[in-house]
Amino acid sequence: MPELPEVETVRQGLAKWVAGRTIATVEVHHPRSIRRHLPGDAHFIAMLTGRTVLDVSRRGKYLWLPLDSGDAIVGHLGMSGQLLMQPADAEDEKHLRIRFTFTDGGPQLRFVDQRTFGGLAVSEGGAELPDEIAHIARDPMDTLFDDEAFVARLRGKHTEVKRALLDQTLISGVGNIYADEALWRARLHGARPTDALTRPVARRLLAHVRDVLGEAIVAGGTSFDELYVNVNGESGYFDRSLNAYGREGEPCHRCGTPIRREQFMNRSSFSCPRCQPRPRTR
DNA sequence: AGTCTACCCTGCCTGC
DNA sequence: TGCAGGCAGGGTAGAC
Repeated sequence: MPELPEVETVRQGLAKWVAGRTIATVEVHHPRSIRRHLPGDAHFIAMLTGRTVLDVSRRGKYLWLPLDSGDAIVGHLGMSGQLLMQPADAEDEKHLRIRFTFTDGGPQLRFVDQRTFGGLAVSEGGAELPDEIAHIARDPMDTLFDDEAFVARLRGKHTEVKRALLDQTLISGVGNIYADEALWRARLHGARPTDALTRPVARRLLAHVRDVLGEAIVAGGTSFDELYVNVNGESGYFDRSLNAYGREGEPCHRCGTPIRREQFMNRSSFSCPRCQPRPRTR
């Protein structure tokens, strides 16, 4: 469940359901789901068994669960990962990869991931901020995000603006959907060169990024299908508020021009040909 | 150093 | 009906 609003929705659900609970057992059903945990599954299990989860934190699209040991479980959902709370007697999901049970015998935490791009790992001493995600920039919902530093770094780059929005070391949490939505709101084509953006335009773009992420969090995220759900298996409803993403051929909500679809970085980009004209060739 | 392409996976949809 | 190809919201290693 990819972008920041979906991950934040999961974080809130997890915090409510697992904070304060003690892990009884850990099962790893697929090695690829802990491939970032280099010491392997036996070590993964030993580090977690008997530990108490203190909280659930997030930076960008990454989650981590600080433990009473000072370590943390670091998680990324990749393209298709889910963290679900399930009663013990619920049938195993087809793509169940990792299961946690708790000493209170209550609902289990299950990591389910069809494509296995996501995964979990134990970060030693990572309760505050795991080393594994130290390279990830703060996200724009973080109170310590530095707007002017972002604007300066963005304008200092020699790349296209959509590419920059997707660069998690510059600004984290933005993925393909919310990048397209923010660019639509800012009336910028994703291929606009970052070094040609004025400061006011860059600031406005950041404000739109923050707005669209905030609105999507309130809506519980964006779901097109059952692959993207909260910890209770429920879908968010921000898809009803999308202006660009997935709307090829449908009228722009601002000017009525049919939304266009273009290939970019091996994925689709949606924009309004009139509101977001392509820049002249660089 | 900074930027960008190729690749990692499974499942579903489309067109032949 | 079967099959090939394209597509999907992610990150990263390594090539330039």
